[in-house]
Amino acid sequence: MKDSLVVYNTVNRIKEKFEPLNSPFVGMYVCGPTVYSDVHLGNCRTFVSFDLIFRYLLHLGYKVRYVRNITDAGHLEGDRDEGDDKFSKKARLEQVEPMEIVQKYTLGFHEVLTLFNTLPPSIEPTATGHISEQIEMVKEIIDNGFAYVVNGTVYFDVEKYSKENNYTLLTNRNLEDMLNNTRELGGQDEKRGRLDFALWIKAKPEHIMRWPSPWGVGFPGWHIECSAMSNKYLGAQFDIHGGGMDLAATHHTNEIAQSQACNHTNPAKYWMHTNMLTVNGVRMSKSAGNGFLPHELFTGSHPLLKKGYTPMSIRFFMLQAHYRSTLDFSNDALDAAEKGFKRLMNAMVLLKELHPSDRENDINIPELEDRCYTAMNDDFNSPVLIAELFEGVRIINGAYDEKVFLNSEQIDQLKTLMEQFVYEVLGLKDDILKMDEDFDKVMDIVVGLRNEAKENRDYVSSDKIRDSLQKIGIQLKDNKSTTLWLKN
RNA sequence: GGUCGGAUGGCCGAGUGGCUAGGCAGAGGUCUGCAAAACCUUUUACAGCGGUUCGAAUCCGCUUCCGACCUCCA
Repeated sequence: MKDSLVVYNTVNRIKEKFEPLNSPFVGMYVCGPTVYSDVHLGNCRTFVSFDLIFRYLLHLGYKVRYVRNITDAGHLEGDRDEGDDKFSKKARLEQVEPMEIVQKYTLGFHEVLTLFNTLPPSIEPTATGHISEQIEMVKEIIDNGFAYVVNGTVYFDVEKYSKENNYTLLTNRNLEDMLNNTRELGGQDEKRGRLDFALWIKAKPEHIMRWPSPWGVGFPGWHIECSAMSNKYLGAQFDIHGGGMDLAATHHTNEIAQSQACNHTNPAKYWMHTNMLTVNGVRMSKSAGNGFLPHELFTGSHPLLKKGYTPMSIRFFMLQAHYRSTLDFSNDALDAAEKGFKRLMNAMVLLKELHPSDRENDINIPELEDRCYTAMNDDFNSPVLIAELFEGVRIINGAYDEKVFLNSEQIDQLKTLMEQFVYEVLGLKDDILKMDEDFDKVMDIVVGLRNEAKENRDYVSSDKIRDSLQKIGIQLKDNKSTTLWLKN
Protein backbone atom coordinates (compact mmCIF):
# COMPACT_ATOMS: atom_id res chain seq x y z
CA MET A 1 0.00 0.00 0.00
CA LYS A 2 2.83 2.33 0.85
CA ASP A 3 4.39 1.86 -2.55
CA SER A 4 1.47 3.17 -4.50
CA LEU A 5 1.03 6.60 -2.92
CA VAL A 6 1.22 9.43 -5.42
CA VAL A 7 1.29 13.11 -4.51
CA TYR A 8 0.82 16.19 -6.62
CA ASN A 9 4.02 18.18 -6.80
CA THR A 10 3.63 21.87 -7.58
CA VAL A 11 7.15 21.90 -9.02
CA ASN A 12 6.29 19.65 -11.96
CA ARG A 13 2.51 20.13 -11.89
CA ILE A 14 1.90 16.40 -11.99
CA LYS A 15 1.22 13.62 -9.54
CA GLU A 16 4.43 11.81 -8.66
CA LYS A 17 5.14 8.56 -6.88
CA PHE A 18 5.90 9.29 -3.24
CA GLU A 19 9.40 8.10 -2.44
CA PRO A 20 10.86 9.57 0.74
CA LEU A 21 14.51 10.56 0.64
CA ASN A 22 15.22 8.37 3.63
CA SER A 23 12.32 5.94 4.11
CA PRO A 24 10.69 5.17 6.52
CA PHE A 25 11.49 8.67 7.74
CA VAL A 26 9.53 11.55 6.29
CA GLY A 27 10.26 15.22 6.91
CA MET A 28 7.37 17.59 6.39
CA TYR A 29 7.40 21.35 6.86
CA VAL A 30 4.19 23.36 6.72
CA CYS A 31 4.03 27.14 6.93
CA GLY A 32 2.05 27.98 10.03
CA PRO A 33 0.09 31.06 10.97
CA THR A 34 1.23 34.61 11.61
CA VAL A 35 -0.20 35.05 15.08
CA TYR A 36 -1.31 38.66 15.05
CA SER A 37 -5.05 37.99 14.83
CA ASP A 38 -7.63 35.21 15.12
CA VAL A 39 -7.31 32.36 12.66
CA HIS A 40 -10.20 32.27 10.27
CA LEU A 41 -11.76 29.23 8.71
CA GLY A 42 -9.67 29.43 5.57
CA ASN A 43 -6.50 29.15 7.62
CA CYS A 44 -7.99 26.17 9.39
CA ARG A 45 -8.69 24.41 6.13
CA THR A 46 -5.00 24.34 5.27
CA PHE A 47 -4.07 22.88 8.63
CA VAL A 48 -6.86 20.32 8.48
CA SER A 49 -5.64 19.32 5.00
CA PHE A 50 -2.10 18.81 6.19
CA ASP A 51 -3.40 17.01 9.25
CA LEU A 52 -5.04 14.53 6.88
CA ILE A 53 -1.75 14.14 5.03
CA PHE A 54 0.19 13.74 8.28
CA ARG A 55 -2.28 11.19 9.58
CA TYR A 56 -2.27 9.13 6.40
CA LEU A 57 1.51 9.05 6.23
CA LEU A 58 1.57 7.88 9.85
CA HIS A 59 -1.10 5.32 9.06
CA LEU A 60 1.06 3.95 6.25
CA GLY A 61 3.80 3.44 8.80
CA TYR A 62 6.11 6.31 7.98
CA LYS A 63 8.04 7.94 10.79
CA VAL A 64 7.01 11.50 10.14
CA ARG A 65 8.64 14.58 11.61
CA TYR A 66 6.07 17.29 11.06
CA VAL A 67 7.35 20.82 11.60
CA ARG A 68 4.93 23.73 11.54
CA ASN A 69 6.17 27.15 12.50
CA ILE A 70 4.59 30.03 14.34
CA THR A 71 5.42 33.37 12.75
CA ASP A 72 5.76 35.77 15.65
CA ALA A 73 8.08 38.37 14.18
CA GLY A 74 9.11 40.00 10.98
CA HIS A 75 5.95 39.87 8.95
CA LEU A 76 5.42 43.36 7.62
CA GLU A 77 2.16 45.13 6.95
CA GLY A 78 2.76 46.34 3.45
CA ASP A 79 4.76 45.22 0.48
CA ARG A 80 8.28 46.29 -0.43
CA ASP A 81 9.61 45.41 2.99
CA GLU A 82 8.58 48.67 4.54
CA GLY A 83 6.30 49.78 7.27
CA ASP A 84 5.31 48.29 10.58
CA ASP A 85 5.40 44.66 11.41
CA LYS A 86 2.01 43.18 12.12
CA PHE A 87 2.69 42.52 15.77
CA SER A 88 3.86 46.00 16.61
CA LYS A 89 0.86 47.52 14.91
CA LYS A 90 -1.60 45.27 16.68
CA ALA A 91 0.21 45.78 19.98
CA ARG A 92 -0.13 49.52 19.67
CA LEU A 93 -3.76 49.12 18.80
CA GLU A 94 -4.49 46.96 21.81
CA GLN A 95 -1.97 48.79 24.05
CA VAL A 96 -0.01 45.70 25.03
CA GLU A 97 3.42 44.21 24.41
CA PRO A 98 3.91 42.57 21.00
CA MET A 99 4.60 39.29 22.74
CA GLU A 100 1.23 39.52 24.45
CA ILE A 101 -0.30 39.62 20.99
CA VAL A 102 1.76 36.60 20.03
CA GLN A 103 0.77 34.71 23.15
CA LYS A 104 -2.92 35.50 22.85
CA TYR A 105 -3.27 34.40 19.25
CA THR A 106 -0.97 31.41 19.57
CA LEU A 107 -3.18 30.08 22.35
CA GLY A 108 -6.27 30.80 20.28
CA PHE A 109 -4.78 29.03 17.30
CA HIS A 110 -3.98 25.93 19.34
CA GLU A 111 -7.40 25.92 20.92
CA VAL A 112 -9.14 26.01 17.56
CA LEU A 113 -6.94 23.34 16.02
CA THR A 114 -7.58 21.12 19.02
CA LEU A 115 -11.31 21.51 18.46
CA PHE A 116 -10.77 20.48 14.85
CA ASN A 117 -8.99 17.42 16.21
CA THR A 118 -5.72 18.02 14.40
CA LEU A 119 -2.68 16.23 15.74
CA PRO A 120 -0.01 18.56 17.08
CA PRO A 121 3.07 18.84 14.89
CA SER A 122 6.25 17.15 16.05
CA ILE A 123 7.98 20.51 16.40
CA GLU A 124 6.40 23.95 16.41
CA PRO A 125 9.26 26.45 16.26
CA THR A 126 8.86 30.21 16.48
CA ALA A 127 10.65 32.87 14.47
CA THR A 128 11.71 34.77 17.59
CA GLY A 129 13.24 31.60 19.01
CA HIS A 130 15.49 31.21 15.97
CA ILE A 131 16.96 34.65 15.37
CA SER A 132 20.54 33.45 15.48
CA GLU A 133 19.85 30.65 12.97
CA GLN A 134 18.30 33.20 10.65
CA ILE A 135 21.28 35.56 11.03
CA GLU A 136 23.64 32.68 10.25
CA MET A 137 21.71 31.85 7.12
CA VAL A 138 21.68 35.46 5.96
CA LYS A 139 25.45 35.62 6.51
CA GLU A 140 25.92 32.54 4.40
CA ILE A 141 23.76 33.93 1.60
CA ILE A 142 25.81 37.15 1.62
CA ASP A 143 29.04 35.12 1.59
CA ASN A 144 27.77 33.17 -1.38
CA GLY A 145 27.19 36.44 -3.18
CA PHE A 146 23.41 36.41 -3.43
CA ALA A 147 22.60 39.24 -1.04
CA TYR A 148 23.72 42.79 -0.39
CA VAL A 149 23.55 45.20 2.50
CA VAL A 150 22.12 48.69 2.20
CA ASN A 151 22.02 50.90 5.24
CA GLY A 152 21.51 48.09 7.76
CA THR A 153 19.05 46.12 5.65
CA VAL A 154 19.99 42.97 3.74
CA TYR A 155 18.36 42.23 0.40
CA PHE A 156 18.32 39.08 -1.65
CA ASP A 157 19.55 39.70 -5.20
CA VAL A 158 16.93 37.98 -7.33
CA GLU A 159 18.38 39.04 -10.66
CA LYS A 160 21.78 37.59 -9.87
CA TYR A 161 20.24 34.45 -8.43
CA SER A 162 18.08 33.90 -11.48
CA LYS A 163 21.09 33.82 -13.78
CA GLU A 164 22.01 30.40 -12.44
CA ASN A 165 18.71 29.24 -10.99
CA ASN A 166 15.09 29.05 -11.95
CA TYR A 167 13.51 31.63 -9.67
CA THR A 168 9.98 31.04 -10.96
CA LEU A 169 10.08 27.27 -10.48
CA LEU A 170 6.77 27.14 -8.62
CA THR A 171 4.81 29.55 -10.76
CA ASN A 172 6.31 29.14 -14.22
CA ARG A 173 6.12 32.85 -14.69
CA ASN A 174 8.24 34.75 -17.17
CA LEU A 175 10.97 36.41 -15.15
CA GLU A 176 11.70 39.01 -17.81
CA ASP A 177 8.11 40.18 -17.69
CA MET A 178 8.24 40.33 -13.93
CA LEU A 179 11.44 42.35 -13.97
CA ASN A 180 10.16 44.68 -16.64
CA ASN A 181 6.87 45.29 -14.98
CA THR A 182 6.78 49.04 -14.87
CA ARG A 183 4.92 49.37 -11.66
CA GLU A 184 6.10 52.28 -9.54
CA LEU A 185 8.87 51.31 -7.20
CA GLY A 186 7.86 53.95 -4.69
CA GLY A 187 9.88 56.69 -3.05
CA GLN A 188 13.32 56.00 -1.70
CA ASP A 189 13.60 52.32 -2.46
CA GLU A 190 16.93 50.85 -1.44
CA LYS A 191 16.54 47.69 -3.47
CA ARG A 192 18.53 47.22 -6.63
CA GLY A 193 15.92 45.11 -8.35
CA ARG A 194 12.21 45.32 -7.94
CA LEU A 195 11.94 41.60 -7.19
CA ASP A 196 14.59 41.71 -4.46
CA PHE A 197 13.28 40.97 -1.00
CA ALA A 198 14.56 41.63 2.50
CA LEU A 199 16.38 38.98 4.49
CA TRP A 200 17.06 41.29 7.40
CA ILE A 201 15.42 44.63 8.04
CA LYS A 202 16.89 47.57 9.91
CA ALA A 203 14.71 48.57 12.85
CA LYS A 204 13.40 52.09 13.01
CA PRO A 205 13.72 53.82 16.39
CA GLU A 206 10.08 53.20 17.27
CA HIS A 207 10.26 49.54 16.33
CA ILE A 208 9.87 47.40 19.45
CA MET A 209 10.80 43.90 18.27
CA ARG A 210 14.52 44.16 17.51
CA TRP A 211 17.67 42.13 17.72
CA PRO A 212 21.35 42.89 17.23
CA SER A 213 22.97 41.57 14.09
CA PRO A 214 26.18 42.03 12.08
CA TRP A 215 24.29 44.68 10.09
CA GLY A 216 22.96 46.59 13.05
CA VAL A 217 19.81 46.35 15.13
CA GLY A 218 16.90 44.92 13.19
CA PHE A 219 14.59 42.01 12.65
CA PRO A 220 14.33 39.14 10.18
CA GLY A 221 12.40 39.25 6.92
CA TRP A 222 9.39 37.03 6.65
CA HIS A 223 10.74 34.37 4.32
CA ILE A 224 14.02 33.59 6.04
CA GLU A 225 12.47 32.06 9.16
CA CYS A 226 11.00 29.11 7.31
CA SER A 227 14.25 28.44 5.50
CA ALA A 228 16.28 28.63 8.71
CA MET A 229 13.92 26.52 10.80
CA SER A 230 13.24 23.85 8.20
CA ASN A 231 16.97 23.58 7.69
CA LYS A 232 17.58 23.25 11.42
CA TYR A 233 14.98 20.57 12.12
CA LEU A 234 14.69 18.71 8.83
CA GLY A 235 18.02 19.31 7.14
CA ALA A 236 18.98 21.05 3.93
CA GLN A 237 16.69 18.76 1.98
CA PHE A 238 13.56 17.05 3.18
CA ASP A 239 10.47 15.42 1.71
CA ILE A 240 7.41 17.64 1.82
CA HIS A 241 7.04 21.37 2.08
CA GLY A 242 3.49 22.58 2.26
CA GLY A 243 1.31 25.59 2.70
CA GLY A 244 -1.62 27.42 1.23
CA MET A 245 -1.59 28.12 -2.49
CA ASP A 246 -1.36 31.81 -1.82
CA LEU A 247 2.12 31.28 -0.44
CA ALA A 248 3.55 29.65 -3.53
CA ALA A 249 4.19 32.69 -5.68
CA THR A 250 6.04 34.79 -3.15
CA HIS A 251 6.86 33.10 0.12
CA HIS A 252 7.77 29.66 -1.17
CA THR A 253 9.48 31.03 -4.25
CA ASN A 254 11.71 33.07 -1.98
CA GLU A 255 12.28 30.17 0.38
CA ILE A 256 13.59 28.06 -2.48
CA ALA A 257 15.86 30.91 -3.56
CA GLN A 258 17.24 31.30 -0.03
CA SER A 259 17.89 27.60 0.39
CA GLN A 260 19.50 27.33 -3.03
CA ALA A 261 21.68 30.34 -2.27
CA CYS A 262 22.68 28.92 1.10
CA ASN A 263 22.58 25.13 0.75
CA HIS A 264 22.66 24.76 -3.02
CA THR A 265 19.48 22.72 -3.04
CA ASN A 266 15.74 23.07 -3.28
CA PRO A 267 14.78 22.35 0.32
CA ALA A 268 11.92 19.99 -0.50
CA LYS A 269 11.36 17.14 -2.89
CA TYR A 270 7.59 17.61 -2.98
CA TRP A 271 5.94 21.01 -2.77
CA MET A 272 2.29 20.65 -1.83
CA HIS A 273 -0.25 23.45 -1.87
CA THR A 274 -3.76 23.46 -0.50
CA ASN A 275 -6.49 25.45 -2.16
CA MET A 276 -8.51 28.29 -0.77
CA LEU A 277 -11.80 28.29 1.05
CA THR A 278 -14.22 30.61 -0.73
CA VAL A 279 -17.37 32.43 0.26
CA ASN A 280 -19.75 32.98 -2.65
CA GLY A 281 -16.91 32.08 -4.97
CA VAL A 282 -14.46 34.60 -3.55
CA ARG A 283 -11.47 33.69 -1.46
CA MET A 284 -11.92 34.01 2.26
CA SER A 285 -9.26 36.35 3.52
CA LYS A 286 -8.53 38.75 6.27
CA SER A 287 -8.28 41.74 3.99
CA ALA A 288 -11.50 40.97 2.11
CA GLY A 289 -13.36 40.98 5.41
CA ASN A 290 -15.29 37.84 4.49
CA GLY A 291 -13.53 35.66 7.02
CA PHE A 292 -15.51 33.45 9.30
CA LEU A 293 -13.97 32.89 12.69
CA PRO A 294 -14.25 29.31 13.90
CA HIS A 295 -15.96 30.50 17.03
CA GLU A 296 -18.67 32.27 15.02
CA LEU A 297 -19.26 29.08 13.14
CA PHE A 298 -19.49 26.85 16.20
CA THR A 299 -22.00 29.13 17.87
CA GLY A 300 -23.79 30.33 14.75
CA SER A 301 -23.22 33.94 15.81
CA HIS A 302 -22.10 35.13 12.38
CA PRO A 303 -24.84 37.15 10.63
CA LEU A 304 -24.65 34.99 7.51
CA LEU A 305 -25.31 31.79 9.44
CA LYS A 306 -28.65 30.27 10.36
CA LYS A 307 -27.20 28.06 13.07
CA GLY A 308 -24.00 26.74 14.58
CA TYR A 309 -22.07 23.69 13.47
CA THR A 310 -19.85 21.42 15.51
CA PRO A 311 -16.13 21.40 14.76
CA MET A 312 -16.33 17.83 13.49
CA SER A 313 -19.16 18.65 11.08
CA ILE A 314 -16.95 21.39 9.68
CA ARG A 315 -13.94 19.10 9.50
CA PHE A 316 -16.08 16.56 7.67
CA PHE A 317 -17.30 19.32 5.34
CA MET A 318 -13.69 20.22 4.53
CA LEU A 319 -12.66 16.62 3.97
CA GLN A 320 -15.53 16.09 1.55
CA ALA A 321 -13.62 18.28 -0.90
CA HIS A 322 -10.17 17.50 -2.26
CA TYR A 323 -7.41 19.63 -0.74
CA ARG A 324 -6.40 21.05 -4.13
CA SER A 325 -9.92 22.22 -5.03
CA THR A 326 -11.47 25.40 -3.84
CA LEU A 327 -14.23 24.75 -1.38
CA ASP A 328 -17.23 27.03 -1.31
CA PHE A 329 -18.78 27.82 1.94
CA SER A 330 -22.54 28.14 2.47
CA ASN A 331 -25.31 27.28 4.88
CA ASP A 332 -26.74 24.67 2.55
CA ALA A 333 -23.38 22.98 2.04
CA LEU A 334 -22.75 22.90 5.78
CA ASP A 335 -26.23 21.53 6.50
CA ALA A 336 -25.69 18.76 3.99
CA ALA A 337 -22.28 17.94 5.44
CA GLU A 338 -23.63 17.93 8.98
CA LYS A 339 -26.36 15.46 8.10
CA GLY A 340 -23.96 13.23 6.26
CA PHE A 341 -21.56 13.34 9.17
CA LYS A 342 -24.32 12.33 11.59
CA ARG A 343 -25.20 9.43 9.35
CA LEU A 344 -21.61 8.29 9.43
CA MET A 345 -21.37 8.66 13.20
CA ASN A 346 -24.64 6.83 13.77
CA ALA A 347 -23.27 3.94 11.77
CA MET A 348 -20.12 3.96 13.90
CA VAL A 349 -22.32 3.47 16.96
CA LEU A 350 -24.33 0.67 15.33
CA LEU A 351 -21.10 -0.99 14.27
CA LYS A 352 -20.48 -1.90 17.90
CA GLU A 353 -23.88 -3.57 18.15
CA LEU A 354 -23.58 -5.97 15.24
CA HIS A 355 -24.05 -9.68 15.83
CA PRO A 356 -22.46 -12.33 13.65
CA SER A 357 -24.62 -14.52 11.45
CA ASP A 358 -23.98 -17.85 9.78
CA ARG A 359 -26.01 -16.92 6.74
CA GLU A 360 -24.28 -16.96 3.38
CA ASN A 361 -23.42 -13.57 1.94
CA ASP A 362 -21.37 -12.04 -0.81
CA ILE A 363 -20.10 -8.98 0.99
CA ASN A 364 -16.45 -8.35 0.33
CA ILE A 365 -14.90 -6.18 3.03
CA PRO A 366 -11.27 -6.56 1.87
CA GLU A 367 -12.28 -5.26 -1.54
CA LEU A 368 -13.89 -2.22 0.08
CA GLU A 369 -10.72 -1.70 2.06
CA ASP A 370 -8.67 -1.79 -1.15
CA ARG A 371 -10.86 0.89 -2.62
CA CYS A 372 -10.30 3.04 0.47
CA TYR A 373 -6.54 2.76 0.10
CA THR A 374 -6.74 3.39 -3.62
CA ALA A 375 -8.61 6.62 -2.91
CA MET A 376 -6.11 7.87 -0.35
CA ASN A 377 -3.11 6.76 -2.36
CA ASP A 378 -4.33 8.97 -5.17
CA ASP A 379 -3.01 12.22 -3.73
CA PHE A 380 -4.98 11.95 -0.49
CA ASN A 381 -8.39 11.86 -2.12
CA SER A 382 -10.53 12.11 0.99
CA PRO A 383 -13.82 12.79 -0.85
CA VAL A 384 -13.55 9.47 -2.66
CA LEU A 385 -12.54 7.77 0.58
CA ILE A 386 -15.65 9.18 2.24
CA ALA A 387 -17.80 7.93 -0.64
CA GLU A 388 -16.35 4.44 -0.09
CA LEU A 389 -16.95 4.66 3.64
CA PHE A 390 -20.62 5.35 2.98
CA GLU A 391 -20.70 1.96 1.30
CA GLY A 392 -19.53 0.67 4.69
CA VAL A 393 -22.32 2.67 6.32
CA ARG A 394 -24.87 0.95 4.10
CA ILE A 395 -23.51 -2.44 5.07
CA ILE A 396 -23.56 -1.58 8.77
CA ASN A 397 -27.12 -0.24 8.68
CA GLY A 398 -28.27 -3.23 6.69
CA ALA A 399 -26.63 -5.64 9.11
CA TYR A 400 -28.12 -3.85 12.08
CA ASP A 401 -31.58 -4.11 10.54
CA GLU A 402 -30.88 -7.79 9.83
CA LYS A 403 -31.25 -7.35 6.11
CA VAL A 404 -27.58 -7.99 5.50
CA PHE A 405 -25.71 -10.81 7.17
CA LEU A 406 -22.09 -10.73 8.28
CA ASN A 407 -20.03 -13.44 9.89
CA SER A 408 -17.76 -12.62 12.80
CA GLU A 409 -14.69 -12.30 10.60
CA GLN A 410 -16.45 -9.81 8.38
CA ILE A 411 -17.62 -7.80 11.38
CA ASP A 412 -14.05 -7.60 12.63
CA GLN A 413 -12.80 -6.56 9.21
CA LEU A 414 -15.48 -3.91 8.95
CA LYS A 415 -14.73 -2.57 12.43
CA THR A 416 -11.02 -2.32 11.68
CA LEU A 417 -11.65 -0.69 8.35
CA MET A 418 -14.14 1.87 9.57
CA GLU A 419 -12.30 2.75 12.76
CA GLN A 420 -8.96 3.13 11.03
CA PHE A 421 -10.22 5.34 8.26
CA VAL A 422 -12.83 7.35 10.13
CA TYR A 423 -10.97 7.97 13.37
CA GLU A 424 -7.32 7.53 12.51
CA VAL A 425 -7.00 8.79 8.95
CA LEU A 426 -9.82 11.30 8.62
CA GLY A 427 -9.40 12.33 12.24
CA LEU A 428 -13.11 12.48 12.88
CA LYS A 429 -14.60 11.88 16.27
CA ASP A 430 -18.00 11.89 17.75
CA ASP A 431 -18.67 15.39 18.98
CA ILE A 432 -22.37 15.05 18.30
CA LEU A 433 -23.15 11.81 20.07
CA LYS A 434 -21.44 12.63 23.30
CA MET A 435 -21.59 9.57 25.46
CA ASP A 436 -21.23 9.55 29.18
CA GLU A 437 -21.46 6.52 31.44
CA ASP A 438 -23.92 7.91 33.95
CA PHE A 439 -26.03 9.34 31.19
CA ASP A 440 -26.05 5.94 29.51
CA LYS A 441 -27.42 4.35 32.65
CA VAL A 442 -30.16 6.95 32.98
CA MET A 443 -31.09 6.47 29.36
CA ASP A 444 -31.29 2.72 29.86
CA ILE A 445 -33.89 3.32 32.56
CA VAL A 446 -35.87 5.79 30.44
CA VAL A 447 -35.82 3.50 27.42
CA GLY A 448 -36.84 0.58 29.64
CA LEU A 449 -39.86 2.47 30.96
CA ARG A 450 -40.87 3.48 27.48
CA ASN A 451 -40.63 -0.05 26.14
CA GLU A 452 -42.57 -1.38 29.09
CA ALA A 453 -45.38 1.06 28.28
CA LYS A 454 -45.14 0.07 24.65
CA GLU A 455 -45.45 -3.62 25.47
CA ASN A 456 -48.52 -2.84 27.53
CA ARG A 457 -49.91 -1.04 24.50
CA ASP A 458 -49.89 2.17 26.48
CA TYR A 459 -48.88 4.12 23.40
CA VAL A 460 -49.87 7.44 24.91
CA SER A 461 -47.12 7.04 27.50
CA SER A 462 -44.56 5.40 25.25
CA ASP A 463 -44.98 8.04 22.54
CA LYS A 464 -44.82 10.82 25.06
CA ILE A 465 -41.44 9.59 26.24
CA ARG A 466 -40.22 9.08 22.68
CA ASP A 467 -41.43 12.47 21.46
CA SER A 468 -40.04 14.28 24.48
CA LEU A 469 -36.66 12.71 23.88
CA GLN A 470 -36.88 13.63 20.21
CA LYS A 471 -37.43 17.24 21.17
CA ILE A 472 -34.15 17.37 23.06
CA GLY A 473 -32.36 15.67 20.23
CA ILE A 474 -32.36 12.07 21.35
CA GLN A 475 -33.73 9.66 18.87
CA LEU A 476 -34.95 6.17 19.68
CA LYS A 477 -34.26 3.55 17.12
CA ASP A 478 -36.46 0.48 17.38
CA ASN A 479 -35.54 -2.73 15.77
CA LYS A 480 -36.95 -6.21 16.20
CA SER A 481 -35.41 -7.08 19.55
CA THR A 482 -33.93 -3.92 21.04
CA THR A 483 -34.17 -0.16 21.14
CA LEU A 484 -31.07 1.93 20.64
CA TRP A 485 -30.90 5.63 21.34
CA LEU A 486 -28.83 8.12 19.43
CA LYS A 487 -28.20 11.76 20.05
CA ASN A 488 -28.80 14.04 17.10
C1' G B 1 -1.82 42.92 -19.04
C1' G B 2 1.16 38.24 -17.54
C1' U B 3 0.98 33.22 -15.16
C1' C B 4 -2.05 29.40 -13.41
C1' G B 5 -6.61 27.04 -12.35
C1' G B 6 -11.87 26.46 -12.88
C1' A B 7 -17.13 26.00 -15.29
C1' U B 8 -20.47 18.78 -13.45
C1' G B 9 -27.68 17.53 -11.91
C1' G B 10 -31.99 21.69 -6.89
C1' C B 11 -27.22 22.37 -3.42
C1' C B 12 -22.20 20.65 -2.13
C1' G B 13 -18.63 17.82 -4.46
C1' A B 14 -15.55 13.39 -6.90
C1' G B 15 -14.18 11.44 -11.56
C1' U B 16 -11.26 12.37 -16.42
C1' G B 17 -11.68 8.30 -23.08
C1' G B 18 -16.55 3.16 -22.83
C1' C B 19 -18.60 0.72 -16.46
C1' U B 20 -24.07 4.00 -10.67
C1' A B 21 -18.92 8.49 -7.34
C1' G B 22 -20.73 10.04 -2.65
C1' G B 23 -23.45 13.38 0.73
C1' C B 24 -27.81 16.64 1.18
C1' A B 25 -32.56 17.74 -0.90
C1' G B 26 -37.03 15.68 -4.07
C1' A B 27 -40.39 11.27 -5.55
C1' G B 28 -42.19 6.19 -4.75
C1' G B 29 -41.90 1.79 -1.80
C1' U B 30 -40.48 -1.77 2.47
C1' C B 31 -40.39 -2.06 7.72
C1' U B 32 -43.40 -0.03 12.08
C1' G B 33 -49.07 0.12 16.77
C1' C B 34 -47.94 5.08 14.58
C1' A B 35 -43.39 7.43 13.86
C1' A B 36 -38.24 8.27 13.42
C1' A B 37 -34.14 5.98 11.59
C1' A B 38 -32.75 2.48 8.18
C1' C B 39 -33.11 -0.15 3.59
C1' C B 40 -34.71 -0.58 -1.72
C1' U B 41 -36.10 1.98 -6.25
C1' U B 42 -36.05 6.58 -8.73
C1' U B 43 -35.94 12.02 -11.18
C1' U B 44 -32.61 16.36 -12.50
C1' A B 45 -25.60 16.65 -15.29
C1' C B 46 -21.15 17.34 -17.33
C1' A B 47 -20.61 26.27 -19.95
C1' G B 48 -20.99 26.99 -25.65
C1' C B 49 -19.10 25.83 -30.64
C1' G B 50 -15.92 22.96 -33.60
C1' G B 51 -12.25 18.81 -34.05
C1' U B 52 -9.71 13.81 -32.92
C1' U B 53 -11.94 8.81 -31.98
C1' C B 54 -15.69 2.98 -33.09
C1' G B 55 -16.86 5.92 -28.66
C1' A B 56 -15.56 12.38 -25.11
C1' A B 57 -18.17 15.19 -19.36
C1' U B 58 -13.03 13.24 -19.92
C1' C B 59 -8.13 14.62 -25.29
C1' C B 60 -7.23 19.13 -28.82
C1' G B 61 -8.70 24.14 -30.61
C1' C B 62 -11.68 28.44 -30.22
C1' U B 63 -15.45 31.34 -27.50
C1' U B 64 -17.94 33.01 -23.09
C1' C B 65 -17.91 33.44 -17.94
C1' C B 66 -15.47 32.90 -13.05
C1' G B 67 -11.43 32.67 -9.66
C1' A B 68 -6.34 32.79 -7.74
C1' C B 69 -1.43 34.81 -7.90
C1' C B 70 1.49 38.97 -9.81
C1' U B 71 0.84 43.90 -3.03
C1' C B 72 -0.16 41.50 3.35
C1' C B 73 -3.10 36.83 3.66
C1' A B 74 -3.47 29.43 4.70
